[in-house]
Amino acid sequence: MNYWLMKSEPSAYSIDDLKRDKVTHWNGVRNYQARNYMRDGMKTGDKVLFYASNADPTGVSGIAEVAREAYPEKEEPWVMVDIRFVEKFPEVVTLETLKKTKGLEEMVVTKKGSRLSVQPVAKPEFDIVVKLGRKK
DNA sequence: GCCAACGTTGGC
DNA sequence: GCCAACGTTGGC
Repeated sequence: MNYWLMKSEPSAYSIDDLKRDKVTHWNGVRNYQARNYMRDGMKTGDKVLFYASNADPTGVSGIAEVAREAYPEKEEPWVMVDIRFVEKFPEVVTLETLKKTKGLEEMVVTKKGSRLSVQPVAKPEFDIVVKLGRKK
């Protein structure tokens, strides 16, 4: 079981959209590193932190899971996966919180200039973020 | 909306 | 293969 973080701008697709749709095609990734993680790393059932970028506030808004492993987009050489809604956090775990939480120092998303829209997350990091997200 | 940090493209 | 120009991402 692997853990991931995937970014989406809420104006384009939010956790509420995913909650409504239950499952969605995660298409439009146009970065090779991100594509490689989807193509080579993601397995059905892997858990995903759903991250709202360019938002107010920006941060992790919930959890999803991989419903279908990578398959080709119409446009070569890109691929997409299917993502299923798992839960929405009562409150967004903000980027600010992630940055100051012990144990998350190595998370890719907290590093300056990190634009990777699909990134791996270590299990301990995943667990810390989920705990923060479920806390009222 | 600004702009710094990245990634990609294309001329040479 | 270098690197300037350009396009995009994403925090603020």
